Amino acid sequence: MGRKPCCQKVGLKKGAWTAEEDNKLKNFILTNGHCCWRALPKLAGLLRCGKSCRLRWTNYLRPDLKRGFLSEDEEKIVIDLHAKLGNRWSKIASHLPGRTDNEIKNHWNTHIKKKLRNMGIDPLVHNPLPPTTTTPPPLQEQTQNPVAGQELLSDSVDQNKETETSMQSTITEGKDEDKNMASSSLMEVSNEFCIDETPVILPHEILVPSSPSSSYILEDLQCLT
DNA sequence: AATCAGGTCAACCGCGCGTCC
DNA sequence: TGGACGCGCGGTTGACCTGAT
Repeated sequence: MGRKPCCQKVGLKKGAWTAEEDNKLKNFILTNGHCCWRALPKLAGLLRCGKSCRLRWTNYLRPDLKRGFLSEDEEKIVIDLHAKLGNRWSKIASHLPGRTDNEIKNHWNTHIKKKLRNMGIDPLVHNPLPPTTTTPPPLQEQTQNPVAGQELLSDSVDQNKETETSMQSTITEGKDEDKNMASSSLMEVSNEFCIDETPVILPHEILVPSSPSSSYILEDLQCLT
């Protein structure tokens, strides 16, 4: 059918934002709120499309944003939630106040994935990786079929029931996810979660008390039901 | 000091979903 | 009921940074 572009591409700026643009956007939203992203750039006097403004605001300018490394607790929450929710970065981000989906996605792709692999965990399905005597088969369709991996996990599921049931039992969302027991394997190996491999977080870098995990998770999981 | 490779992250793009008419 | 529209999401890109050679 041919979708209309989200904005008139002609005459609109792209690329990195300048400090001036940041100020305009920030000031406008702080004083007027963002009623309608599509109309906002014009009202704020910006040559950007609404989408770009929304992204800039949510990922960078929002006053409640935290910057810098994710703490170890935050990382654990991310890993745990990823095991349950998959690549739903916005959902995951909603459990980490001050963090954005983009930030978490980036952090996952650049840090956590690598860390999990080093720990012998497949970051896609949170299964233990097969012994790497040869190069792993190309993707093994794991991405496409997480359930296949889940079935392999039935043993470890039982081992972790006590830990898991409180959270897992509340998940009833969606076809695949409610069956997603991949997190069980995560739990199984997460006892070995190697602190040594995580960046050292200095006390002044920790901006939030480190115990939001379970309550947030439970809240959201209840929302999912 | 220069070059290269790999890593990081802000921003863009396209699609799907929900809402409205 | 179905098309148009706006928003949000996830994947991808590309510029910049940093460390190795």
